[in-house]
Amino acid sequence: MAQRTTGTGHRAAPEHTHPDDVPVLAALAALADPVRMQLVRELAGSVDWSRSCGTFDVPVGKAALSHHFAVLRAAGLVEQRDEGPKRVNRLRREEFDARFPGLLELVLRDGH
Amino acid sequence: MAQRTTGTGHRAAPEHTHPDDVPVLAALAALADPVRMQLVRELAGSVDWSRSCGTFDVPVGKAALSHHFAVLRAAGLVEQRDEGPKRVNRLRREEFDARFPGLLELVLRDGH
DNA sequence: GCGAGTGTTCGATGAAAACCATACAGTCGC
DNA sequence: GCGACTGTATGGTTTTCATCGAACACTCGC
Repeated sequence: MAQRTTGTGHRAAPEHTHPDDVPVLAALAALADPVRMQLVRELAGSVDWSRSCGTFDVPVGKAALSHHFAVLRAAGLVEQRDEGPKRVNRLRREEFDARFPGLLELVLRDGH
Repeated sequence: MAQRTTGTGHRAAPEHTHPDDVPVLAALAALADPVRMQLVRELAGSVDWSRSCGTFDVPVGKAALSHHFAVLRAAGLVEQRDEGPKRVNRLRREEFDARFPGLLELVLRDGH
């Protein structure tokens, strides 16, 4: 019946929004938060699908963290996939950059 | 003594922040608001120093409007100058663009 | 199936921010 | 100076949002 390749669970697949369907205001609002910006930055420095949600060094509990990832998904910034019990992440660099040229680079290039 | 050219009042001059001294997070937060984004857009379509604060078509009272302009000033997005009883505005296009390349254009180019 | 590990959902709390109405401070024309 | 006009400051209300604790759902190894 169903193939069982790499982590095909019947868990509720996370809802994604393509960057093309994201209003500018939503994109800015998603990035205008210290925790989420930190997540994006760490994610940018990691290989795609290499980081599960729990592996990020942010000063918030699981609940808040989960919420932040939901916001990032809705803003078209992050894609998630279930891999066994964990949910691994990927920064949608190219897609997001095509929709909002320069925005991501601006957040990443900048320490100050 | 003091020259009295074009609107030299002894009113408290508005405090400005140069875009170079603005953190990315603050810039994004300033733009991530519907009213402020509207102000920036209208301002972008007007000649420098041609618009006083009251001439913007936003659905908020004077008090809130004044506050929004203060935020825009602090984010290095707007420069203000007193001209008689009114306070006229100018979008700091080049300076802001030098600090955050592409960001302003992104907000302006985009209707959706 | 049980238990550990991972993430989501729910309800409630607290802080931040937007907003308004009012009162105040300047500027200008008379 | 008086009065109209423009914007700011103050105080208080409402809304929004980040956060937590606890309960729940799912996966996996044993």
